[in-house]
Amino acid sequence: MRLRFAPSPTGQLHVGNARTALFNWLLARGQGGTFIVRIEDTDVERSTRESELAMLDDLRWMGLDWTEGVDVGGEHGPYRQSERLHIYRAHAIELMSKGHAYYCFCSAQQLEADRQAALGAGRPPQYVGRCRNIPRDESRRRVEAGEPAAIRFRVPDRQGREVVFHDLVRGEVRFAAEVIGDPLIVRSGGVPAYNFAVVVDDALMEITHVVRGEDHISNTPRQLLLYEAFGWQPPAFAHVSLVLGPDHAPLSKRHGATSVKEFRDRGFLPEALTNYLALIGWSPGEGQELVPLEELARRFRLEDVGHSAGVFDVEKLAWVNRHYLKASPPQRLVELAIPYLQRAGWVSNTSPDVVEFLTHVVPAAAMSVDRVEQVPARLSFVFDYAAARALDDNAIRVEAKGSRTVIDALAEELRTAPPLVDRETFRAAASRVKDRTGQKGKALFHPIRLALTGAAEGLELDIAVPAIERGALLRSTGITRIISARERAAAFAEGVAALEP
RNA sequence: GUCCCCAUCGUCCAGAGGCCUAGGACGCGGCCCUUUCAAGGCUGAAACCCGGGUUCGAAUCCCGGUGGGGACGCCA
Repeated sequence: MRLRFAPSPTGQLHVGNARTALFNWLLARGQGGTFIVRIEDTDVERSTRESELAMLDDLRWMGLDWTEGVDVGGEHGPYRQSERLHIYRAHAIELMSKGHAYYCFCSAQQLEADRQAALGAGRPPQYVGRCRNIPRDESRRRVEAGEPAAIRFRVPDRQGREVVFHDLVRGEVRFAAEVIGDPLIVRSGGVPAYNFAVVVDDALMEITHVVRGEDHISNTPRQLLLYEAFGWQPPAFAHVSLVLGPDHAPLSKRHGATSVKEFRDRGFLPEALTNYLALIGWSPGEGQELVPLEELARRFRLEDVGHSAGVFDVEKLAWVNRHYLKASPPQRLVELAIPYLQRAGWVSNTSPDVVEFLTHVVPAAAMSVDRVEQVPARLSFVFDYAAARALDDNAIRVEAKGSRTVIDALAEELRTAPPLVDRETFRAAASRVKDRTGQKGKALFHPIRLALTGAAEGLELDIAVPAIERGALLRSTGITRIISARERAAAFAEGVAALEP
């Protein structure tokens, strides 16, 4: 079993295409087949090497791998269409000589006019066949005289003929040959057109299963006819439904993130994205949804893929992501969070003591966010505390009954207490504040939270306060100076005292 | 316009003629847990597009309609 993913390097890898790639990979992986990556860069204007590299990078990030393809080579190479031009040329000549193809001299303007006329008359806008019956020697003469010419495939037996194929996900699909206009196979510049290049490549690369988006379903009969003209055995086809946005329109920029890169940058985990993508149009069965990649591969079957388009649901992706975040070891979470903390300006190097410190705080924050990108916001209380701002933001809350006494007692207590570097020390200090003030529960902890973290909400104080204290003790210069609990309490109490009673 | 594909809760999926008073998940509401937010646990509301057949019996099969999507390119 040989499968391929063949993107056009004209931008970022779209999640819809990523899902197609994933399905191909899952099938190859699960069935012991070969997964091949080919680059379809015959659109010279839009294709870039940068995009190609980015797509390959995204595929690898997702955890997909291939042993044959554009950057790893293989015996069916080259795997970049722009490097296979001689192959297409030879095959175009073969079709011409067999009478399956002909030169077309129609100009772009002429074709456009034909199209408009057909549409206006309520006819399908297919090629009218103007050059179909130009005698061979005449067209040769015109080509030799330098007239620009494209090459078209001559659709055989157009009247009454049906092209039928068995789609592995949809079942039998049939098209009347007469709805197929003679497709262009080589452009006037000598560059092959999509429908031609894929057929030549899939055949020569011995692809056995073509799994691609539903948007290609109506290309299939044209391609089948091409296989027939060459005398080649066609591969099996499977057309998977498309991924839509919430409004049922194809997922696009206006819906938000659409590329793998964007989800990656926002702090989604690769295993979460692949797991979620596999859930659109398919189910691992037994009511299970959180299934890792290798297990997905074991269970994946084309016959089980749904027929209807699926709406991309970022909320559900986030839920899957939370699951994998919770399953990630602390060290990985730290590694993932560092770039975001650096961007926030709080971490400038990753010396061992910085990493050690982060290992104590990042995982706790990561347990209650959707994405790694949100970790810094969840940790801002550590790095970005200012008593004045804390007061401004919470002036009303400070006025709750008993708050001032707690805040004063806290400042007083911390003046002499040792740094609250662990949960027990913090609890002991809180307990003494409780004794001093007689406040307990919410009335006790809420003011403490305000004074020490500057916010009314956040991580458990048991974790937050030791994080602050450990950070304050840190001598490393790789991290923003962290203000100690003692300093916070003192400054906050001072600020409160200055308020009108 | 023509052709093709599709149609179960808001969304994703289960359901392959009786097991369906239609099941699970996300999201949403409520409750619980709790020193806060989140997380977590429990719980509730929420769907077989419409109309004809076939059948003792249809979410499941057939036909039509409607709706959505795709294609008809010297884009892929």
